[in-house]
Amino acid sequence: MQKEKDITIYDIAEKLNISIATVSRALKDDPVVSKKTKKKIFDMAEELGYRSNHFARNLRIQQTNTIGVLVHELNSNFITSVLAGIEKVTTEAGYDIIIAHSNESSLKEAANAKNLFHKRVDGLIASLSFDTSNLEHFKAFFDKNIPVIFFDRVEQDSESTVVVIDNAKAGYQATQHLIEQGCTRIAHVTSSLKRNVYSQRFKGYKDALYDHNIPFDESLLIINDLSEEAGIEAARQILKMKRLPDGVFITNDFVAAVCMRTLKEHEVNIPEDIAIVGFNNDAIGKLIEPALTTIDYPGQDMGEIVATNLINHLKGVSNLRQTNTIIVRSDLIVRKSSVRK
Amino acid sequence: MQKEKDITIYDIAEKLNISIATVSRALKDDPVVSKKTKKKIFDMAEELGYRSNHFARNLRIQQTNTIGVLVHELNSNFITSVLAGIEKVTTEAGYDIIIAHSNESSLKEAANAKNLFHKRVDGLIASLSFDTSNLEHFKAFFDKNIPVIFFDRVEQDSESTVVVIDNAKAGYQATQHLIEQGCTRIAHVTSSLKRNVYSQRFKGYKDALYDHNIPFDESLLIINDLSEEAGIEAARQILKMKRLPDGVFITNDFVAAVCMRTLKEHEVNIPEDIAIVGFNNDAIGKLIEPALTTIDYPGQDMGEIVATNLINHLKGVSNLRQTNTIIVRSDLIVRKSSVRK
DNA sequence: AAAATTTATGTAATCGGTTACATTTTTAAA
DNA sequence: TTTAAAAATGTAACCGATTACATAAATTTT
Repeated sequence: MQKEKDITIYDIAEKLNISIATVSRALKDDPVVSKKTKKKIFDMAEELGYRSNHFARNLRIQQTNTIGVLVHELNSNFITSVLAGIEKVTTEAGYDIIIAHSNESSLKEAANAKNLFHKRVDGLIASLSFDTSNLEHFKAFFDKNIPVIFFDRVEQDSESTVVVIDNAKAGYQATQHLIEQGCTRIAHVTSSLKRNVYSQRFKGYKDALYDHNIPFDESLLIINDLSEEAGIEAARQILKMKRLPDGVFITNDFVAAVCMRTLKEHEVNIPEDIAIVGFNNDAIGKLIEPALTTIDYPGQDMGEIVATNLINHLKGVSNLRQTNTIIVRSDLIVRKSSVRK
Repeated sequence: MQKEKDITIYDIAEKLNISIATVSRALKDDPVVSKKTKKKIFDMAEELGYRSNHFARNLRIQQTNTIGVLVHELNSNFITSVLAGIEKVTTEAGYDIIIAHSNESSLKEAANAKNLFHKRVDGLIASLSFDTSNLEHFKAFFDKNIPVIFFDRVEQDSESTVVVIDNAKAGYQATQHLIEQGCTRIAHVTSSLKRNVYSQRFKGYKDALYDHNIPFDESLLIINDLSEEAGIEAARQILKMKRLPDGVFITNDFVAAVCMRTLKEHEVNIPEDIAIVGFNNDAIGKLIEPALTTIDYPGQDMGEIVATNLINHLKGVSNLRQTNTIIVRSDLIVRKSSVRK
């Protein structure tokens, strides 16, 4: 119940009959302290079970050595890879990270941003939630000159540095691949076009159609959230079309998987009747049948890039203001769901 | 580059020509401050863009109002549901949480524990990583009387409160279900039996066999980590058996899915040749073919229960020492992968 | 109107570190 | 041996809040 009193540098100093200044220096391994005294101090610290007080320290030095990471979800391969990348770089650089997730709610995102701000992170890494439409809730960071880098889900016109893949190109590739497989009526299942990733992929889709002389047909565009129901509903919409499409480009593997299952339940052959391409390269893609063609992009690399840039900026090595957009590679992974003989 | 100086209560006090004590009280909405002064102070705080300094506050009151959450992974439905449950309860109670994940490495787990300890969380919620074999790295918490609750992945003989499902019962149910489907040679794919969840499920498996007069056959027990390769390897082992099993109980949906895919690639019919039951009710189960029979357990509830217990303890409402094990319900969800006509 | 209460505000110590500057001790140079 | 320089340690202010206790102002009671 009762928390025991903590050991402080005062306790160590007293026991050893030296000043707290020396203790403080020794614990930071300051070369100015003699090896002999240092040893005594370390030993005593160990013996008493001393732990330094972050709060006192941060209060004094006005720096937390902590980076906030704000993501829109946690349960995807992509995000966990990104986190792994960020962690790798930040731990090496001696920074802590605090992970917060908004669960695709911009309200929660705002609350988290506020919280991280109050926790005084030195910098912020963020991927916007589904329905975030402005950067209002990051204003506090901007005002105080706390660096913020966005990745993947970003605001188009942001002043901040962003790390993304070339979503338009990826969308183009996916669509072109379907066209190369002989598809001429290609549906596109995606989400809010206000979000950069979806609008860019959509642009790529349209560009590919255009370049191959296929007119864009609005009725083949299906927009929804990324839930299971959405996948089912998308399949229903497809099935209701007067003329069935022969290809579908879906901007999310999970939705693609759900959609595919529903289509199959209705006797649609994949890829013969309808070829399907997803997006993200989630684990699921290799397990469903037929295996899902998708766009892969390296989460871990992305995380490392984001973190490295932020930390370099914090250390004054580089200036974020100079780099504005960093593009990470992405690749089309062809599997059975889209390959027609 | 340069972080601007922060506004403190001193700035507000100076501007308003009142004492910092009054400002401090007003900002906490202390009823002792007159409404008039309070308004002035709030307005000025707003105007100057004041934000309270957590570090100064925590240093002074020796309390962080923060709970650490240490999980073994992030990308599973189960864990994210648990987190959602924990978050719901903690935010309501005015606590912050810090999420750390060990990525199934007990080394990282120890590092995270240390970090959370230094961040002075008021309490800790943890699910052990795969290869954690002792609670040594939580000693600091125990010593300082900081409450720790474990959930799901726990140490059997721990003194701490644990929140789990009845893994033995679930294992029994899963196995019994296979037996009821007519299986008599049931393989069991699982992971390190040192980890409570797996040893308990194994116990349930053996008990079910015993109760139905099926002798336990050691050669039908396959133990591995929970990777994709493990799933493939498990399938290979099964295929190599002199007599094919007619049922498999796999303690992880992902591994089950991989295993199933590999079996199917080798012309094994599921469930006719081999019936399969997984564990966890991950999203994947409903998408693969045939859909996977599995054990479902309510992550969100579990999270809420864990958090509620911890917070009640912190608030002194209840004492954790009294409750030692809390069992959460779990259910068998029957899908096609195990149903034989 | 004076005294007694009640209400509002102020003073100053405290939390546990960091660090500029001062002082003491040790070592090297004259 | 004395002096100068270098190395080690100490003193005290500071970071920004909280709060026990003291004091002042407003209100009520006699």
